[in-house]
Amino acid sequence: MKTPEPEEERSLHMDRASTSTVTRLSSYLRLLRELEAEDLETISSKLLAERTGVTSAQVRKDLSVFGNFGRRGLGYNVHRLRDEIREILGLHHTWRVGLVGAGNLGQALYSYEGFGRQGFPIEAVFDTDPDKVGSSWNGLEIKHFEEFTRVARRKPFEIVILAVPGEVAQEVVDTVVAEGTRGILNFASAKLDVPPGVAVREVDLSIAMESLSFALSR
Amino acid sequence: MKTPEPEEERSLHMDRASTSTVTRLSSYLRLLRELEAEDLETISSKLLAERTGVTSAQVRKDLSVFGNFGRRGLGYNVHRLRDEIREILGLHHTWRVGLVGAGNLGQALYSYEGFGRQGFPIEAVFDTDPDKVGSSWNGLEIKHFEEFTRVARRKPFEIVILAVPGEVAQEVVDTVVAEGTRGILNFASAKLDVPPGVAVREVDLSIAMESLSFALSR
DNA sequence: AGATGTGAAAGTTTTCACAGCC
DNA sequence: GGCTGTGAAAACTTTCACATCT
Repeated sequence: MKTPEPEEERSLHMDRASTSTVTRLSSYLRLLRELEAEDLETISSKLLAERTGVTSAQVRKDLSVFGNFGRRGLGYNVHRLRDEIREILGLHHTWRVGLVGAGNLGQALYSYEGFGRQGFPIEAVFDTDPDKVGSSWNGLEIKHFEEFTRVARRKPFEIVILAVPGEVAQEVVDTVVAEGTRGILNFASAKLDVPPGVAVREVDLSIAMESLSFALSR
Repeated sequence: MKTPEPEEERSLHMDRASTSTVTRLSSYLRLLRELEAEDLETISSKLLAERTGVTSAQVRKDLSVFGNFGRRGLGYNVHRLRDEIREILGLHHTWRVGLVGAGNLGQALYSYEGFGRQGFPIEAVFDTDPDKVGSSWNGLEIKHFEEFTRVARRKPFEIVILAVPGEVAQEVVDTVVAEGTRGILNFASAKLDVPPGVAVREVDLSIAMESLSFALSR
């Protein structure tokens, strides 16, 4: 007979976290950072909800998946909750991020400072275009994608940002997954096959525009 | 006594279209374009499903929201289905698109050719930074955002791509909505309030990265 | 009184499974 | 035999409403 360990309990909870819940945690976190900058001590689910555009029950359900962070009658402690969500999202860990694809979009993503500011600095850039390979962005040399394996073997890229044409996306994915990448942010317009345990998030600008077009057509 | 008009019937159907359905329609469309280039005549929901990563029942349900496009025993005609989906998504219409924000991300989005290729060419760029206003990208002069109203009054921007800092996002939205914009592609990390009838699609890169971080932490 | 945490209800989306047409 | 279109079932997500704690 085995007493359930805390870890097991927690994983049980984790399974209840849907993608939507995780997305909302990110937006709660953003708000909490603002509130902390304003030196606010506590916040209610009601206010959290209003400021992020959801219902208060939703906020409470989302948080209750991971623990009991609030105090009845009082609300949530801003600092504590910020910390808990950072922990849940794995933001204490620093992830090693590589960018594959140094075209217009890749360059844009690289020069966009958001990734670094949010704790995901791009540590290496790869491409296959001989005109690009060897040149530098901000002192970071663009490497040939053939070198990915060598570089990753020294220290794997846990996350790869994929900004290559759709036709070569799968090929790149197979290589990076073989070298230990377990998270892919996919800007390519292509369905990716990945083994279990590898997470893919799609950022598809044409789908977003077409969805707007649909809404505007009604 | 009134006979229901075709338009009414169709709107009834349309209401059943969730965001997920519309998103999937976009990915079916992408595949259909490829198949058409390969001169394939018909396709089954089964194959459509396999190649886009969903189930065949899902494909059939999604399409059945808008009509009966298939033939039992045969499948769907590739050309016809492509055309129907284009029509459903409003892609025969050309939308006038403006970009607000000429920072790193804005520049990236502008130089990314995807928008133009997919039928959403950016027709004007606005910013408030005096260092940027007046300079040109590809022969297109960056205008001061104060001019937005004047330019839009001549011909409204139906869609605005928002690539400004979160702090000013709401202010920009209020202005563009007042000038007739009904679709917003939001890259700013901020919750936007818009009146009913205005569609917003979020592209939030930090949320996407945090969601990967969460997945990798398990 | 004020606000959380949570079962139960309601709503939504996906899958099943099969009648009906080719 | 093959494949669509679709009600019904299952799965999932959100909202309600209230017991419980401060």
